[in-house]
Amino acid sequence: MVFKRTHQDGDKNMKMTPQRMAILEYLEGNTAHPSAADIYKAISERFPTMSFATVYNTMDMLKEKGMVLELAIDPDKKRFDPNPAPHHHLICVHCKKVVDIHSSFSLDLSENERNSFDIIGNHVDFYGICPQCKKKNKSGQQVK
Amino acid sequence: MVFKRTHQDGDKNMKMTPQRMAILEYLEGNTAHPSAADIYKAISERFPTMSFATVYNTMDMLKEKGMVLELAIDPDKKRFDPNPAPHHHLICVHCKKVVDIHSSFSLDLSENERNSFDIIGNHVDFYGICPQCKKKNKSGQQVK
DNA sequence: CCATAAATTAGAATTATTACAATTTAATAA
DNA sequence: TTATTAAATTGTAATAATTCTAATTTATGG
Ligand SMILES: [Mn+2]
Ligand SMILES: [Mn+2]
Ligand SMILES: [Zn+2]
Ligand SMILES: [Zn+2]
Repeated sequence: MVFKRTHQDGDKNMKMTPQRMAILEYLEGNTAHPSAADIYKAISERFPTMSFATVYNTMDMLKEKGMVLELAIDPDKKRFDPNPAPHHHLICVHCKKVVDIHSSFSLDLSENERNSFDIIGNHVDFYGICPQCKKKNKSGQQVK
Repeated sequence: MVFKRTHQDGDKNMKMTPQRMAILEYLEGNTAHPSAADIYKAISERFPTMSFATVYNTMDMLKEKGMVLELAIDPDKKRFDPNPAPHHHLICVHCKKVVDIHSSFSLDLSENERNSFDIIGNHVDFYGICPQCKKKNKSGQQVK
């Protein structure tokens, strides 16, 4: 998804501030699935006055607009996905790197397995060890 | 999995305390995927002296022994699965209820999609709305 | 420019979790 | 049984992520 930096119809009552522009720019095309702290760090470098609250406020707004997803991949902190289109993830169990998987799988539940839920969607997490962590492990390093 | 309440070879240096017995008993056959707070509340009713730290300590130990899994399903808090056998989950997006799905799916990644990771496993989350929340929504209630 | 609603900010508050150090206790063996 | 002792429990402090708040600043429209 390409973020717009100018006002559109749907964006009434949404001010375009330098902080937001910086966040949008940082997120655009970003496939690293950053945490709030990642975003804050990256942007406060060039924008030292920015507050953490602004990151959370902005991400909330983007969530509500459906422009980013909040991921529950890391039990310790929320991470964001600037790509709200349906896709799956490959996650390194050591360093928590998250890589997008764009294949689609046919995942159907039987009547019985649906447990009377209305099914909305699904998501596959693949777990593994990334090439970097493989190297580190070989050389005897400990990642967490 | 059935938890043992007596010492076995692998359980050397593991004391069987009343608190642990209460936690094991609470977890046995529990399919509700409780949080630490859920466990604490349930057990401190009958065991008012118990500390939150004991819940966390015990769950850490059970994780290390592979008897429970820590789930990253709820971004706000960790939840535990007393069933460490591979299975999938159906999650209500309103109330965060988690139901086990025991079917298996063939989920293979192409060489290219593997991104040079060593793949260890996978997990499918199905999202939906549970029957209780469907009812509540109809009657105009708001669930968060 | 002016008015003003919305956004930013610093910092306080809250929540979940982890760390710590003193006390208690389960398990072992005399 | 009793003594020993390593491990577990406990209350509390510390930390980390996130949310809340109230004062200040600012983007936007007229
Ligand atoms: Mn993604
Ligand atoms: Mn389960
Ligand atoms: Zn890695
Ligand atoms: Zn529900």
